[in-house]
Amino acid sequence: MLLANADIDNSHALTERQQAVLDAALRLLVEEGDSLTMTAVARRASCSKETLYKWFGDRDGLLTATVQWQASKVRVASVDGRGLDLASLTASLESFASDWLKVISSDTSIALNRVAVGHAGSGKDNLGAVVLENGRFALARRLKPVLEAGRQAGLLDFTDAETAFRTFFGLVGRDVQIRLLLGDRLELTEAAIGGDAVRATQQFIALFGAKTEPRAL
Amino acid sequence: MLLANADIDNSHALTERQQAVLDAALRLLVEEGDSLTMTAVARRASCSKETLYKWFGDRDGLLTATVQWQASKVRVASVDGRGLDLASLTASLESFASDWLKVISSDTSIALNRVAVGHAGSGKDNLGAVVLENGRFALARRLKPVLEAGRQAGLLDFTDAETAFRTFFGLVGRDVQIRLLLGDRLELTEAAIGGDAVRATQQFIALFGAKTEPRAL
DNA sequence: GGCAAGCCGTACCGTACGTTACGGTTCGCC
DNA sequence: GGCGAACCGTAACGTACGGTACGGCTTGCC
Repeated sequence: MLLANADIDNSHALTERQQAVLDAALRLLVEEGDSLTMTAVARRASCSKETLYKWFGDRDGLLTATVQWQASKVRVASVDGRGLDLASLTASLESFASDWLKVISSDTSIALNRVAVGHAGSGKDNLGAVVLENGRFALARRLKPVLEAGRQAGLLDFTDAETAFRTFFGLVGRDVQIRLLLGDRLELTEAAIGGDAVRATQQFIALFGAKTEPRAL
Repeated sequence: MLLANADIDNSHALTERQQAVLDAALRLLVEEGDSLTMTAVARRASCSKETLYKWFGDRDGLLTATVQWQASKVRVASVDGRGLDLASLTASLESFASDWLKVISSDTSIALNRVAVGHAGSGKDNLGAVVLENGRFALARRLKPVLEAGRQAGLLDFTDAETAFRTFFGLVGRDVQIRLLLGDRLELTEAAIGGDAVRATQQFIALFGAKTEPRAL
């Protein structure tokens, strides 16, 4: 499930109007990719270019603000790790997997990642870092406590949470993100995502499930 | 191991000189990303812009030719599937994993993928399809016969080779490619790649290894 | 040698777009 | 009402770059 609002408040001091402008820019970014023009943003947002430059400095500033604005909106739900048994751990992992697949297959995520990848090439700003921080690394921060709790409860067995996380990440995402970014049509229905989430979770538990009985608490 | 030459000959009717020009363009692409200019390519290749346009039509044509030229050079080694036992299967899988990690972590691959991802956004050409076809799908074509052979030999157990392949792909690549594309510094030493290849292979066999004894042939 | 083809280097053209400037309008405040 | 700040819409500026044209050089062929 996607949640508005988050621990890190990136909305800084954005007025309603500024947020509306960034939303317009975001929609345009999804539609036209990195080839959007300042004129187009101004027209779509019904504001003047002068205002865009006053608020965001330059084109890169606008792009960065747009990416951060979206990043502050989309977060993967965090899961409470207490009272954990195998069923609830499985459910949590499936939920994470499902949420993540929904995120990376969304038009918005694809557009943002494309722009960030492009800019990472000409390394003039840190859009890539922003996307990474609010995507892959945010997911890790949310998931690791769950994994640790699973280990504490004797349900999981691993030495390094980072390694375990990365395996889970791979089992869930597989080739989906790179294929979507490269323009492959990949219909991810609700049902397919659910199935993939279950499969990835089963595989993860097959690899990292504790061989012994769960520890009694 | 990376092999020059391949089943699909993409060198079409490229003269030596044309290949040299494309190599220059490729180097520039790695250095400057999608922001390379026709003038820069001409200067680097010591040729005139007129020649570039005569040979490749326009900027997109040059980019496409460059990507295809590189694609025709880099291929993942195919592996003979006969006389298969668990040790040779494991070795094959490790070899595939190691090769793939080397490819996706190379400067050239990163640059090409970045350009292709960017162009997939403004969907004017099919660079994304080219990269996908010579990357992820080429890998699948090479690996699937090995997986099938493993199943025939009673070493592996799966119903769908595509699904098995995608799991392997995920176990090997995990978050590496997206992190690199987004500009994350990720030092992949030879040793780290070797270790990851072994780990991914072990995990894959743990998931898809046949529970029964290998079938006698 | 003469000639044509291919190509290099460079100058040139047109345009798209980032950025700036400015007149006109709204709105809060005194 | 008067005033200033913020902002809209649009026009204008400068530049970078894709694409074209052209003069000169080399090379192979007769």
